[in-house]
Amino acid sequence: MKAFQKKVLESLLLIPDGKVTTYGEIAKHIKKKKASRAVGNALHTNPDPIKYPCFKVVNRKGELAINFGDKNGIETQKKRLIKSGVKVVNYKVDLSKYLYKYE
DNA sequence: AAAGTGACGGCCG
DNA sequence: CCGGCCGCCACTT
Repeated sequence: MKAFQKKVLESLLLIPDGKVTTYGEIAKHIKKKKASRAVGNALHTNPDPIKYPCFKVVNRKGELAINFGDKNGIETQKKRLIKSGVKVVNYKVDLSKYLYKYE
């Protein structure tokens, strides 16, 4: 696994329950604020989606990762978010309430 | 090495 | 908030 990807995955573990984060926030966290796209790639090639809560990552608009894989994937993702305490409406979350920043 | 691709973001309207 | 346009980064071809 590439070092870059590892940083991204490690960042996922820092996200508390009831919160979500964006690709951009993660990118900033690893000192590469313009690598939001690369972050998406890292999650896409996530070696273990069970261990790493990639479902807590949404884009700037608050949408879930629709291209998670198959259609059932997003449903599962939505459920897990709700179970984590994040309200999901129309496959989107309220970033003003649930966005976690790596302060 | 160069060009293409994509779980994206900021800016403008 | 949504869509269009462009710029970024890592990875693949």
